[in-house]
Amino acid sequence: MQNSSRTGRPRSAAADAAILEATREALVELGWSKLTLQDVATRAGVAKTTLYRRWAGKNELVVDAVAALFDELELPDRGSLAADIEGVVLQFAAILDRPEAKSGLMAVMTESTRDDALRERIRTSIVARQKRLVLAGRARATARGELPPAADAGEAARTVDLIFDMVAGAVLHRTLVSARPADEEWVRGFTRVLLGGLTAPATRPWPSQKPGGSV
Amino acid sequence: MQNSSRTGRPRSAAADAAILEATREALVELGWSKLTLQDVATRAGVAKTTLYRRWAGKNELVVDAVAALFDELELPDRGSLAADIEGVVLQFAAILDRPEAKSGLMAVMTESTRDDALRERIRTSIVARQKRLVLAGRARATARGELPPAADAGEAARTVDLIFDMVAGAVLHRTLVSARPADEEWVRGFTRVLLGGLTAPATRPWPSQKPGGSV
Amino acid sequence: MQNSSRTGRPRSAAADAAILEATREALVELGWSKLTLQDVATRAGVAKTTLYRRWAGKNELVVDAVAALFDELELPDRGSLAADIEGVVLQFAAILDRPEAKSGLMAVMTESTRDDALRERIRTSIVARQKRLVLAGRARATARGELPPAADAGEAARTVDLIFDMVAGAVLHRTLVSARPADEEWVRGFTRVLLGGLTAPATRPWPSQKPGGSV
Amino acid sequence: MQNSSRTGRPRSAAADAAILEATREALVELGWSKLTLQDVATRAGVAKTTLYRRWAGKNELVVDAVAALFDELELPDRGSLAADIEGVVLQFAAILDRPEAKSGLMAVMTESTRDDALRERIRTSIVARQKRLVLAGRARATARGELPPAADAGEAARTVDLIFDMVAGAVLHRTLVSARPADEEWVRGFTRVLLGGLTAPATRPWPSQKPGGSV
DNA sequence: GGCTAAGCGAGACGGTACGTCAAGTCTTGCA
DNA sequence: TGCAAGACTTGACGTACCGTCTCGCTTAGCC
Repeated sequence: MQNSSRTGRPRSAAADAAILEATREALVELGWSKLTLQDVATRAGVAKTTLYRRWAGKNELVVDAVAALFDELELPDRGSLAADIEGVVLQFAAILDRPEAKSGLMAVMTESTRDDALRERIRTSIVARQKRLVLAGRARATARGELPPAADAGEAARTVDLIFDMVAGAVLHRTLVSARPADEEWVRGFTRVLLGGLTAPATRPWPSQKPGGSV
Repeated sequence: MQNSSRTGRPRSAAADAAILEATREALVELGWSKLTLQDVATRAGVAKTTLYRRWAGKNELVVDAVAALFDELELPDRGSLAADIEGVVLQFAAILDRPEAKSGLMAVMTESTRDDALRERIRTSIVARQKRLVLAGRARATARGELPPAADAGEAARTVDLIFDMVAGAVLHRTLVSARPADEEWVRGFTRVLLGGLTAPATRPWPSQKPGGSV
Repeated sequence: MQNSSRTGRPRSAAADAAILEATREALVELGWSKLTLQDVATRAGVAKTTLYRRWAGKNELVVDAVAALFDELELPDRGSLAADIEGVVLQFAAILDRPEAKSGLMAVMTESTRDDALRERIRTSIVARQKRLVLAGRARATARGELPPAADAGEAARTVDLIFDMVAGAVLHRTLVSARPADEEWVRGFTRVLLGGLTAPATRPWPSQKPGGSV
Repeated sequence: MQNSSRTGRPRSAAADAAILEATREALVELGWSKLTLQDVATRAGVAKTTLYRRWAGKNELVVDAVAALFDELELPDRGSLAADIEGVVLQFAAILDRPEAKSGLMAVMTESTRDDALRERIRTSIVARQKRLVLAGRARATARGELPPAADAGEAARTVDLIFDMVAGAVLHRTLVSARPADEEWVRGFTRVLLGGLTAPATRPWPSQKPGGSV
């Protein structure tokens, strides 16, 4: 990545930022399918060639443009696991409510169903980076005694994945499919179910022993 | 709908079926973005104009083509709420695992972020029709005594919506974003959490007593 | 043509006239290239099928529609050959000045460059029928003593053809290419040259004596 | 015309020639109405878009393609006005006998009946450029004493226009409408009439005095 | 401080798909 | 059986965007 030859004119650093910003702007105004690279280039005051020199195409560009949106997610300590979850879910819902996130994220996810490289790029650029939130929340709750310590690493990883699927999936579905706001009331209900499920004694997920499948 | 004029040559009924089938076939082979209406028309043995006479465009066509896939979802009585949920979630996951469902559903959902008519079409053609499963499962579980009767109609509707968002969302995310199989193990874990949350006494969603109702 | 079987519903006679009139009307408004058979059918209050049952296509229809325009050409006796020619040339120019004649006639002539059947149809329907004017004018002038009698039939035919080419060609070119009016002044000048050439003693066309017959 | 911006990739000069040549070739093989721009593009080894970037449509393209054909007309000194006229008329007839000239020229003339811009383009690209021949022939004949000097500029212009209409019109009509060859015999007859008319003493065109309309 | 390699804006280029339109044929039901 | 209505196949239209390419110009870094 850093091997770019030393000679020649260096790439304009400002261009990158302008392009990503222009991409988000175009996503808001036009949506994914009407967004054209020429339009993005014009908005950014840049030639189309410059764009292609840095990204392979529309998909890659939009992944990068959208990824930045999720970096602002934070997990301040709100005193309880329930409050922490509610807080981050609301933040997540707020981001997903922005048109550029909706259009852009869904579109690249769609394309990724036929493009493994793109899916990997999404997972590393967006999804994996946000798992930190789940991990941080879990650690904090464990320290508080709200959750038992993980029995082993495998179970911990599976639980994190499950939680991530449930949180992100429910908010995505609520916002994009049901097209209704993931507002405070909905988030509170969701959190109760999620947290209730995670802490219900008899139904703790994946007990190491699976005696009779009595579940 | 029934107002089609009496005169003139009637539309070929066979063409509709052939077109929808060809659309699914093309989705499997090409995915959304590479699918062209000319290709669909050729596969269906039909002229492109016939396609445009019946659907406004790619989006509408794919919605209809994909909607049929979900009609095969059923909710056989497996004896317990947990087993019922696991069964239907697995069915849902199996459908979503098909390439035509993945590409097609995600794509029209993406477009629907900028097109209210399309979103409505999706909701009525696909989503609403499957809520019957949640309602049937709830009724059956209530009859079994596994769930308390709904306190009132509003709460019931909200709970149905929440469950639908959680179930469909989690499977979608697992399948499309995490790109890992929603297999039996995952489904079992998911069901435990969901069911635990729904039945956990202290965290029953939206308890009817809420003194200030300020939420 | 007259062999239509006795059984079944007879063809509407009124339809033919309505269709031809509608064709001329459409030619005026739209010109050749924008004229559609569906539009003609609609104007005539007739179904497209009816049209195709009677004409093979646009070309044939327009030939028939335009041919009628030229039937109104007449050659009243104006007292002298020059006056007769001027009169008929002005009439011809007047017809060619109508949009339907311009567009229609030129277009079918264009098509006829690649379609021998169409060219023949034009020649018999339009051109040959108007040669009567040249013949009548020649006979009248010969009777008046303005022109010498034809030496033989071959020469007469050649002269008629030449005059027809010169008259029709000059008016066509003036009207369609030069796009300037073939008005009285122009017609007078043209007639002088034509008539002067035809009667000039030393340059009488095709003098019968031509020793070597090398032509 | 010379304002083409300095930036950007310059247009391929070779493409223009290839396209015009391909257009003439396609005209020969297919005629006007069957000629498609895609076919021309393919023959020229060029994309359809390149065609549309340079010409507004079929009409404009064919005007340019056909115009070049007429540039080869010349007026070598053959010793007498009659011989000069015969020579150039034969040349003109030879060009018009080519299928691409027939189809192309007629077609654009047809379209020009409804399109003033196109007619103007034809007049400037084709017609006006060939009037040089009439002017040169007239000058040469005047120098030889075969024609009297023009009385005034207005009369000269009118005479040139008239001669052009007569020559071009007669050849056009002979070739395209009568569909018979404008061969040497026909040309000699035509030239005799034309020249006889132009030089006949009593019928010199447009004498300044118009006493009694006795013509 | 000039050389040089790369970046850059502009825009032409070969492609591909779009959505529309007209030509000409075929299939209904009514008269 | 003629006819109006209109669905059908076919194929060209003109447009838009893709991703590549060729220009001439700019700009930084190294010699």
